[in-house]
Amino acid sequence: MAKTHTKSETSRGSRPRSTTPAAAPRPPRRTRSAKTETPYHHGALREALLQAAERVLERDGLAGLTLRAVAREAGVSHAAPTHHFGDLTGLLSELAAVGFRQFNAAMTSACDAAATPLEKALARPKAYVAYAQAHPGMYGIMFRTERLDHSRPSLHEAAEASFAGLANAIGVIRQEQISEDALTMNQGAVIARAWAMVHGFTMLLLDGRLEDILARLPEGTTAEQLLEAMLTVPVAAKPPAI
Amino acid sequence: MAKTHTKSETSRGSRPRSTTPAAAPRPPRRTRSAKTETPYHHGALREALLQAAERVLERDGLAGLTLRAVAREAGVSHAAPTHHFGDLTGLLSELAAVGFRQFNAAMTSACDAAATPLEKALARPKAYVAYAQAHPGMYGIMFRTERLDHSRPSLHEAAEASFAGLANAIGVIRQEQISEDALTMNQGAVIARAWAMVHGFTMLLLDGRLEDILARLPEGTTAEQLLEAMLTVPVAAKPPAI
DNA sequence: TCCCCATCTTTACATCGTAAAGATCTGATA
DNA sequence: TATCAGATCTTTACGATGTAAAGATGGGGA
Repeated sequence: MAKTHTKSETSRGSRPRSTTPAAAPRPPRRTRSAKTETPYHHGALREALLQAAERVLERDGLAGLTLRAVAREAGVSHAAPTHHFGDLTGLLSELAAVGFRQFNAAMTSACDAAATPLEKALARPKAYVAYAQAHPGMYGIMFRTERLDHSRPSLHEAAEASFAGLANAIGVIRQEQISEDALTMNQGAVIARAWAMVHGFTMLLLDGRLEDILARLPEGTTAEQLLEAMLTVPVAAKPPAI
Repeated sequence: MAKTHTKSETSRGSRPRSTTPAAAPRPPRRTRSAKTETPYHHGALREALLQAAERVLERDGLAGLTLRAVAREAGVSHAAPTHHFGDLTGLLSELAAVGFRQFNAAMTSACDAAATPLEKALARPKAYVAYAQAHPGMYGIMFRTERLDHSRPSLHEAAEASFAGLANAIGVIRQEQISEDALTMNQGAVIARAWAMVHGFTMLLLDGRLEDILARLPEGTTAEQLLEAMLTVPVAAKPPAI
């Protein structure tokens, strides 16, 4: 699927530094008469670039996700993305917005599919972790990158929706209305705890830092089982909720 | 303090591409007779580079922490670090090890200073977050970088000590012995929860993602207060520990 | 029909990581 | 003590990246 990148860019005109200019006859490239050639105007380059970025991210990871790699994957010049996203921060931010939308959709549908209250309470964090495991690169873009511009409307909106979904889920579980503009200390603490717990678990899991714990647990314990235990095991009797 | 970097590197020999070679007479630079000049052999370059890296990190953040910047800060050629650390991953890994040692020391001394059991239980997570807030760059190196080589003994050891300290603290709180090589599901869940909670809280805090919550809490609530509430507030009555 | 401007390409440049070769010093050995 | 192998540091070089600026192209309104 469009894996024909790397075809040029590096081999074509990488170093025309000291060649005599106008030396190569250079065929009248891309005459519109040759219909098979891509037209000069892509038409939907922005979306194509975002999809290309997603492919590059899945294939080569965060380190491989560069502006030029995305342009190659999309089959355009390396400077084309600039016009649509400004700079790398712009591209990453828009890609993160895409990720947040996927992320929110996954959690919403998981919650909808749950039946019992217990399932419903666990469905969201499970879907959270499952998404991150299925799309570690995307999760990295969303939560690990420092080059994000949260003032971009699309990103701000999608990330906000994610938080709203969390707060709402907490409200449902606690069977109370959670106001939009004011929280009690108790509510804030519970929301922060839920988010921090699941986010922290996910980061540690993706970084392989839970391997130690998993290896010491009963044979064959999965990360999901550990997550569920973490969420359901009661806190110790005496001391605080640690 | 050694802020005289950027003095050359870019202006000196950046583009000698097509200049006639051996054009500049080039004075016999660095004769050993001039005692004030730094000797050819630095003597303790490795440690100097690590300290320089720490300064660069605090000054310019994670994005500014490059091999060449560290070399400039230390006043050596840009390729000097290679000999001591191999590559960027090596430098980052050793720096992360330094960070883990600082980190562990901060938590240990905070625990030692605590008196009551409640204080003791809260001292560790508070010191955890406090360190991250005081040294966000270092915390980023330790937990946010993907270019870390955990097989390096110094890093592995320091990170291991951090985990051992956590497990030990949990054992003290629960007043039970935590085995080195086997965990019950309950123990694993509690340890994972503690770590995930504090780590997740820290990441969200450093990323500014708790601003929303903090702004909605009673006027003037600090992150530390939210952390304490998060750790001490009881879980909801009916559903699981969310 | 013509021209403005959005879109895309070319070209250029500073910076980065890394490799390889040269320069310099240290310390062990004879 | 003289020497020399190896450790340490510098120079030089190269490919890759992000970004700026100028040129090419074509769509759509005047």
